[in-house]
Amino acid sequence: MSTNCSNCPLRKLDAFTDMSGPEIAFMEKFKTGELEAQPGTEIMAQGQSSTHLFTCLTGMGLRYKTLEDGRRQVIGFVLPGDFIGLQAGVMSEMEHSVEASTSMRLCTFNRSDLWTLFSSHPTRAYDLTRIAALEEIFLGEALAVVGQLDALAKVSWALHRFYTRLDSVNMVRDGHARLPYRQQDLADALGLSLVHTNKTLARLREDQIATWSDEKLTIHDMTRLTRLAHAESDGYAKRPLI
Amino acid sequence: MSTNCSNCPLRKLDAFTDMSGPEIAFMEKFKTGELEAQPGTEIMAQGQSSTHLFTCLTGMGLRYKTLEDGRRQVIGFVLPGDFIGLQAGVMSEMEHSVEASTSMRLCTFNRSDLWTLFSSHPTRAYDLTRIAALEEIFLGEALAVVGQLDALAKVSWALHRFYTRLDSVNMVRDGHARLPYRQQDLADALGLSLVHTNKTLARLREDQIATWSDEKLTIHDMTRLTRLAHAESDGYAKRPLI
DNA sequence: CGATTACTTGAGGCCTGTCAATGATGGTGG
DNA sequence: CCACCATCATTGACAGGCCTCAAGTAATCG
Repeated sequence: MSTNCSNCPLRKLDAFTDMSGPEIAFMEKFKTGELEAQPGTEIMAQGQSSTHLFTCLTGMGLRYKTLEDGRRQVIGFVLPGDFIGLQAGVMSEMEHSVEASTSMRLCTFNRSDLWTLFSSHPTRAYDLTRIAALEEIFLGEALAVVGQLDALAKVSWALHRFYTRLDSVNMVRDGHARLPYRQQDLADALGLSLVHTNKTLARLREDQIATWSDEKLTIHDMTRLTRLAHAESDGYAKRPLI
Repeated sequence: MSTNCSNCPLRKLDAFTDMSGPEIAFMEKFKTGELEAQPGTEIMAQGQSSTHLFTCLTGMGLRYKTLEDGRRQVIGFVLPGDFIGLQAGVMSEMEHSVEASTSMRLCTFNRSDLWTLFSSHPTRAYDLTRIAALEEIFLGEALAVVGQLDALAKVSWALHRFYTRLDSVNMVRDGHARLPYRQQDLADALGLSLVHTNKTLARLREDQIATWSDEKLTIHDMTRLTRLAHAESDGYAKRPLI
C-alpha cells in the first residue's frame, strides 16, 4: 500500500509548512514510488552518486562519515520528514552514508527530475534550499556542541534534541519516545568514547533527569535537562517537506 | 572604484564554474553595490535578520557562533568567492556571526531580490543550492575532524585546508600564503585551547612540516602534512560563484 | 611609557580514552 | 533444548592528552 502526497500523513503535522494545491500536484508526479529499507541497510553510500533521492516517511536512520582508519563520525539522525540525498542531487556524490536503524519507509524521487523542480517550481526549489540551510544550521550547532561542551552537556543536548524533534513529528506518547539507536551511535555523534557515553547516561539516569534504556527515552526533568544542554531557546519553526 | 560582474576577477579563476552571458547580465542587476569592511567589523550578527547578502571579493573573515557562557565556536573561514548570508536569505535569521579579519571588499545584494533569482533564473537558484550543499559537506568534514581526531591531526587538517583553499583562489605565492588569523581563531575552530594549539603549531614547525607565523603560512613538507591531516584526496572540484 | 594584544613556555591536574572483564539478550545449529 | 556465538550495555582501574593557571616576551598604540 502506497501513500500519495495529497493525503500524506506528515504534511498535516504542525512541524511542516503548508503546501499549495499545485505544489502537491507536482509532488505527486515528482514522487516515483516507495521503498522499504530493512534495519542495517545502507540507503546511500559515501563516495557514490545515486540516481534516487528520498524522503523518510516512517522509521529512523543515521548519517555518518567513515574515516580511513575505521573511525566513524555520526553526522545526524534521520527522522520522518527528513530529506535524504541533497548532496547526491546537486553534487557529484555523497560525502556521507545513510543507514537504516529501524525498518524505514521512504518516498523515492528521480535525481534526473530535480532539474524540472528548479525550472518549473521555484517555490519548491526555494524550499529545497531552505532545507539545505536548515541542515547547515544544525551542523553548525552540532559543531559548537562537539567542539566546546563537556560530556554531560553533550549528552544532555543530544537527548534534548531527540525529544524535541520526535515531539515535533508526533512521536512522543506519555512522555516516552522510541529511540532505536545504540549507545555507540550517540558516542560517535558526540565525539565521545562508548564507555564515557555510557557513564554519562548513567549519571543522567541516577540524577533523575532523563532515562534512555531499551530503546525508550524518558525525560524526567526537562528544566534541568534544558539547562544542562545549553539548549537554544528557539522552538524550531516550521520547516519545508519535500 | 567598483567592479562589475562581467570583468569580475574571481569568475575567471579555475576554481569557479563558468557563467553564461545571460547569467552574468542578471548578476549585474542583482548586485546592488560594494561594501568595504574594516578589520574587526561584524558583517552579520547571530540572531538577526539582514536585508543584505554578500559575496566576498577580497580580504578574509570568519564565521562563528557565540555560546551563552561566552565561549565561541568558529564555524568556518571566509575567503574570496565565498557567499555570505544564505541563512539570512532563506531563513528568518542568522545562526552565526560573520566578522572581518582583514579589510574586506564585499559585493552586496538585496535579500528581497532573492526571490526573483529563484523564479526567473533557475540555473542561479541551482547554483545557490549547490553552495548550500558545499557548506554542508564542509561542516560535516569539520565535525568529523573535531569529533574524532587528536590535536596534531586537527591542526594539520586546518593548515592543509587553508593552503588548498588559498591556492584555489590564486593566493599562494612561492609556497607562502597570507593567513591573517589569530591562533585563538584556529583554537576556537578546532575545539582546542589556545595553549595546546600553540604547542601543536610549534611541533609542526620544529618537525619541518609547516610554519605559520607573522600571518604567513609556509608548507615545508606537503606529503607529511597531508598524511597527518587525514586529508580526503579529492582535489575539490569547481564550485559556483554568486 | 604604560596599556593592550598576541604569542610562548612551564607546571600540575582533571576529564576522558583505553583496556579489561562481566552480564544480559537473542539468534543459531546440533 | 541447550551449548555456542555475537552484539550490546555496564562497571572498574589506570593512563594520558588536553585544559587551566600562571608568568614572561615582544610588538603595537595612544
